[in-house]
Amino acid sequence: MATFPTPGTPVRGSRSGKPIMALFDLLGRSWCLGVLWTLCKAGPCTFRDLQTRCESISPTVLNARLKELREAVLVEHAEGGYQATATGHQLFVLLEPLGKWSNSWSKQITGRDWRG
Amino acid sequence: MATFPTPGTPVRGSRSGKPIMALFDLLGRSWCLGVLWTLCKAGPCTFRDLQTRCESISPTVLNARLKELREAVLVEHAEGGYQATATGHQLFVLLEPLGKWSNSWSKQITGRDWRG
DNA sequence: CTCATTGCTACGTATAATGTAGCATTTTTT
DNA sequence: AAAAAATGCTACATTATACGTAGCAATGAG
Repeated sequence: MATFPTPGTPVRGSRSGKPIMALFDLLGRSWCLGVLWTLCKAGPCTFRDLQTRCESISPTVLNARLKELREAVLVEHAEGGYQATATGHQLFVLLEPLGKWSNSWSKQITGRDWRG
Repeated sequence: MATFPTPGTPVRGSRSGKPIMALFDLLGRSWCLGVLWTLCKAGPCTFRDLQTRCESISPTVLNARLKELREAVLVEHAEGGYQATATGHQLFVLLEPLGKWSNSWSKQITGRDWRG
């Protein structure tokens, strides 16, 4: 069995000084990219919404990621729930192409379309 | 002190079925993005090269990430060392804009330029 | 007042990352 | 060719993270 997450499997973080490496460290924590992606796609979410949308995330980790994302100014806690900041959306715009790309990547690795 | 990695601090992963989430799970492991980035920027590297360039990565984790990245067909082990595959470079092209963005993000958060 | 929902916190267990040591193999130096 | 240095890892103990379940205080609905 694969030791990396084929679509339908598990993951893990890092350390440095350069901005890009600091960003990678942040994004390289469990669920970080998933939470940001979800917030940008779905719009404002309550804590419970996020728990539901991210399926198996534990409240402990969700709370930790939200705190980090808030400190990183990528997410904010407004009335109506958590939402991505302008900065967070900027980042999302850069990440968005990964959505399509991941489908072809998935196909290359698994030999089939996701739900195809 | 911040609980997220301001440029010059530490990081962490996740779980799902959709390709984008699987990709996030992979990229969300410690050092994964950093290793891929390094290989694409620096070209083929030996194990030792990567250890040096990624400063504090432990050989145990480096070995694990390389194995996962190989299974994900993003990296390959050729004569001359490890290098990104065509697929890996495709992904890098999508990630590359994060380099510049991270500098402005860093400035926004820390209030100063990186080494400015 | 009661019950359901929300937003977490606590806590014990399991998994992953760190850091140092060291060994087998290949390469370099003399 | 022998000795020394560099390379590519593996082992192992320690520490840090994540998981998963339980549950509590606060808010809102009935």
